[in-house]
Amino acid sequence: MNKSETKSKNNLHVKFARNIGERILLGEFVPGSLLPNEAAWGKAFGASRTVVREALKTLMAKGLIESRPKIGSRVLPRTMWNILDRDVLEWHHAAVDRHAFIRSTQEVRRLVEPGVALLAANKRTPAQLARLQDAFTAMKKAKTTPEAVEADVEFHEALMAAANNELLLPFGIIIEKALGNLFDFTTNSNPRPKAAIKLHERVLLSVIAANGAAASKAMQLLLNDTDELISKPVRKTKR
Amino acid sequence: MNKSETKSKNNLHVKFARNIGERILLGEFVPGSLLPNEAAWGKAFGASRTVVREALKTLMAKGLIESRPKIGSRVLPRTMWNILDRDVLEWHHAAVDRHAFIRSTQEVRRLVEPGVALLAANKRTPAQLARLQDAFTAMKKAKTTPEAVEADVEFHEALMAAANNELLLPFGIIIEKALGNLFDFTTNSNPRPKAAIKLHERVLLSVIAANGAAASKAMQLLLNDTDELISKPVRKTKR
DNA sequence: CAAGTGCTATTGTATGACAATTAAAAAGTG
DNA sequence: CACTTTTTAATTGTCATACAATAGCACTTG
Repeated sequence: MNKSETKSKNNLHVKFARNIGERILLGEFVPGSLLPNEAAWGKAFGASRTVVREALKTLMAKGLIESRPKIGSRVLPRTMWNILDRDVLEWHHAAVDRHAFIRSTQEVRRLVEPGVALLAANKRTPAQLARLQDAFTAMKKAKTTPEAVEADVEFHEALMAAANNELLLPFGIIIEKALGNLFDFTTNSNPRPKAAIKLHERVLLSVIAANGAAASKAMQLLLNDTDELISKPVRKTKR
Repeated sequence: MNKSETKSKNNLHVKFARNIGERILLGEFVPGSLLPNEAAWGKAFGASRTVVREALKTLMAKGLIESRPKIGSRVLPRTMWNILDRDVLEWHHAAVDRHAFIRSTQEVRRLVEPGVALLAANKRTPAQLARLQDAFTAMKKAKTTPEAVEADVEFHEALMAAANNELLLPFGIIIEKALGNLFDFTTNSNPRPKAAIKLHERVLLSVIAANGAAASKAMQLLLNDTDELISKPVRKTKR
């Protein structure tokens, strides 16, 4: 996402974790089955067992696999997977149908974001309010698509932070992915028309007014708008 | 949670990851600060750099730290933390005030579970319905607290599975922790009085009837009941 | 046939070496 | 002196090798 993030981590264990992780998400290795052993991976990648082990530790930490001596590494059931992990979601994204994925994210947003808006309206601190204001200003000023996406994501994350419940933060990832996908479908330089800005403003004003019910309602309207955008016939993206 | 889980993983890198992870969650190492370097950890633990690195990889995978050559390992801002990760939540739990934590989990449940119940009512498959039924039966039959907790968790996880949105699954962990905490406060052998069973039944029946609105409403009532349980004066647990 | 007993494949841990990265210090330059 | 370039050094990244611990499986034995 960030400018200098394009190269991303090029460490071997990171690449291997991504490689194996994507293949698990794609279903090449199904839950319950055994992965090749560490030595085999090392040979396949032309790398040492050390880095392979570090890659596998990463996958273990994300709940994708478990390892035991004499047995090997086994893919865990999907319920164990940390799907809200940034990397896992990335790999998942590469694996599933694009539209189904967008629908899923939108469904989750509908569950969570109105409530988040309500909490934010009731509990936000002045500093959190300022951050939300700044994000909104940035949205209005955005000229290019990346700028618009960044500001939009920031708006929703600021709102989430203002809800003052740390357990909600992992959702930021979903919003990030959801909005990123959304704007992949648009080409015009500023993909946020006046109507969308207005909808965001309504959320902002409700939060400023500490009116939880209004904030929740405003967020629902905003999501309705997004749904419409999604349901429109869209071009396939390149990449 | 499981019976044979008491010993848990006793691998060195797992223990070290837990040790360092807990200390980060406790605030001994604050976001932005540098951890001791790998050699120092090795000396401190009396172990090889290999296992220390594997422990750090685990923490990296959970978004707690990042490492760079010549710099060391730096604690990431809390927004990067994978708080919905099973381990991180465990460490977090050890770090924060018990009551505040319960309130947070309950807040999240209020956001998510009514919506989950609605989705489940609309989208459940017969197999998913059967699982939910079984969980309910187990709840009624439960005689001891652990049995009751297990069945209760299973009920809510079955419901979540029935919503058919994989992005919701990580919430199971919150529910697990929330209910576990809840029953820590009770001593009687069967801590689910008839009223609570009735409330679960109402959710179940609404889901069976494919009545989303009713399911959502029933879940809200169930959560109200839980809130009451929480607000009652409680004993401090031992441990 | 049943219960234990050793075999062996696989992960877990240790050690030591060198490569790659990069912040910070040192040296050069106008 | 200010500013750029080069060098240094601390730290993580990768490699190779060896041995320990675990646990499924075949085999032995009563």
